[in-house]
Amino acid sequence: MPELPEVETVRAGLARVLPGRTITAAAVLHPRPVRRHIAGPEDFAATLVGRRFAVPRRRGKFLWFPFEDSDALVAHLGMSGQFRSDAPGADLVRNTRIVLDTDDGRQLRFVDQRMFGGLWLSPGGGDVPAEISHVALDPFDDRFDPVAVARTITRRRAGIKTLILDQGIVSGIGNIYADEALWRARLHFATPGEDLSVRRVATLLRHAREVMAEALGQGGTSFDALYVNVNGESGYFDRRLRAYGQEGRPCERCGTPIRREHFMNRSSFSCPRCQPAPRSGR
DNA sequence: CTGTGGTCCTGTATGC
DNA sequence: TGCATACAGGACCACA
Repeated sequence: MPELPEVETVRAGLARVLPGRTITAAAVLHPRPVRRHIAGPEDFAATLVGRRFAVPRRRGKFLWFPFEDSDALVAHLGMSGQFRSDAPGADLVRNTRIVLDTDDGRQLRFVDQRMFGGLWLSPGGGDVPAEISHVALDPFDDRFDPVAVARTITRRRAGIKTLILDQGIVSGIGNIYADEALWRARLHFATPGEDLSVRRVATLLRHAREVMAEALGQGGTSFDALYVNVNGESGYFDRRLRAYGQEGRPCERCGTPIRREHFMNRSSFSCPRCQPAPRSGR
C-alpha cells in the first residue's frame, strides 16, 4: 500500500510483532521481489536466518527493519505490496512472494501482485540504509522543514504536482494525497513551481501533512483487497477523499463537478473552479 | 542539472 | 462467451 499513511500503518503493525523476534527460516517463492542481491534469492534467504529484529523504521514510502547486528532488511511496497503476519498453518494468499518464519511461531509474509515492490538486505543499514539516502525527509519527520522545501520547489519550473511527487524533494506523497493536498490548497497540478510563492508552497506542504495524518487515523485508504494492513484489514479514508477518484461528483466547496485529466501518464482529479489552470501551463 | 517517457508486472473492469 | 483495451496507491533509468 503505497503512500505514506498506508506504509506507516504497516510499519506500526509490524512494530507490534517483530522486535525481539529471530528469523528461523526463510523462503523465496518468487525471485523478482528480491532486489540488489547479487548472490541470488537462495543466498538472500539463507543470510536472513538467525537474525533478530529491532524496531521497524520508515522514511517516505520506504520501510526498513534493522537487525540487532546493524544490518537491515529494506522493503518497498511498490504498487501492490503487503506484509501479513500469519500463523504458519494459515492459507497462503495469492501472490505471496517471500515467507519468513520467526521464533514466536508466526510467519511474516510479503505478498505482491504486480511485483513493483521488493526487499533487500542492506549491510550496515540499520540507521538509514545507504540505498535510500537519496530519499528526502517526509512531512512526518521532526527535521522536515516546509519552508526550506518550499524554497527548493519555487526554484523549479516543473508542475507543482510533479514536484511534490518527487521523492528526492519531499517523500511519502503519492498520487492520491497529492491530489487531496492540491485540492485543499486550491492549486492546479500544472502550476509551475517557480510561479508560486514560498508561503503558498509551504502551506501546500502543511496540507499534505495534515491530510496524510487524517488518513493515518483511518488506517489509510483502501479501494480493494490489494491494500490492507498486516492483519488483512482495509483502511477507511476513501470515504473522506475530496478529489481523488471523485470524477463527476460535486466539489465539496463549490459544487462544480470534479474533473479527471491525464497528467504525466496518471490520472489527476481536481475542481475546475477552485483549482483553475495556470495561464501558460496545461 | 532538469524534465520527460518508457519499463518493470499482474489483475480487474469495461467495451465490442 | 471471447477478446482487446484501459487502468491501477511507484520508482528507476536512459535520453534529450
